[in-house]
Amino acid sequence: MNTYTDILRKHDLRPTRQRLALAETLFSGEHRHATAEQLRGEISNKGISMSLATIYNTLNQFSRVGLLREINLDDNVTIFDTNTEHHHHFFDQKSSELIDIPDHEISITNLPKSPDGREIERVDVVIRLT
Amino acid sequence: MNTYTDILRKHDLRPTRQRLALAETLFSGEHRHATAEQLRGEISNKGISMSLATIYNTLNQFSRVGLLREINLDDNVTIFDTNTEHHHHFFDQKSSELIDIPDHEISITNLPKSPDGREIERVDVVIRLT
DNA sequence: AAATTTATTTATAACAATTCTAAACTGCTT
DNA sequence: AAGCAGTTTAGAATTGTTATAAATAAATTT
Repeated sequence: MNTYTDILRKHDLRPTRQRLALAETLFSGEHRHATAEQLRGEISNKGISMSLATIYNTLNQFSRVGLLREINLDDNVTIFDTNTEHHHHFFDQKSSELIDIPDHEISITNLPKSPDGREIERVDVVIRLT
Repeated sequence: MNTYTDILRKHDLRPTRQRLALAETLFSGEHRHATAEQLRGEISNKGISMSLATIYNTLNQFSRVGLLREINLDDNVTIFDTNTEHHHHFFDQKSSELIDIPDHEISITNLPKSPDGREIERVDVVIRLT
């Protein structure tokens, strides 16, 4: 039943009211993209009090343990993505909307050799829409 | 001779000392990537005085007229790229170094259809190095 | 279940990158 | 040279995010 508690415990994070609220907000539906400010609004609407500092702390912790992935695009605002699998994005530059593209829907051929034989961690594709 | 003056005039920008200094700093060598702060340092080293506000103003103007392209990556810092042709990047996450990859060195197959038939402006690939 | 330890949260300050503002200045046109 | 529009400037303001240090809550020990 208490799934989020388990998930948090698994990552050595105490299941506090705040962390549970954020986990519930982020993970109870479909995959989603959100900024710290957006999440603050949603959580506050639920009647739960959670300071912005804690939201940032928690988002960073979630990212660190692999529950979230951070994305930075034009706005110099960090977007947190609940989809941590390797995938790509459409980015609507008008609305700033992000849409996931599963990894297998794009194939890149002719990947150039990385300089100095440095190791490739991953390849990110952003398709910009007008 | 006075090439930068001409380029600026062509874009309805008066060739002021400051704009010429920045143009010269950015465009006299190979293509390059730089932040506002980096450019401030370089220009100040040349003995030219130019306020940070003007550097930002000018970089934004240059971007607007297509002399520069803006890039945002992990650091929430804007990087200005003198290469405005369509191309991609290696990004060394340790050093924050950016390396250009010419467009033709990467081919993407199976580009997914864009949602609602929205128009694709461009496709950006970032290869992240560890 | 109280006491103690340790982790977490909070408000607030600090910080960094960038933009805004209104006054001073410069370059162009006459 | 004078006047005007465009540009630069210092400094304040804004925005997103992180640091601090005290207060609180959760886990552990008794």
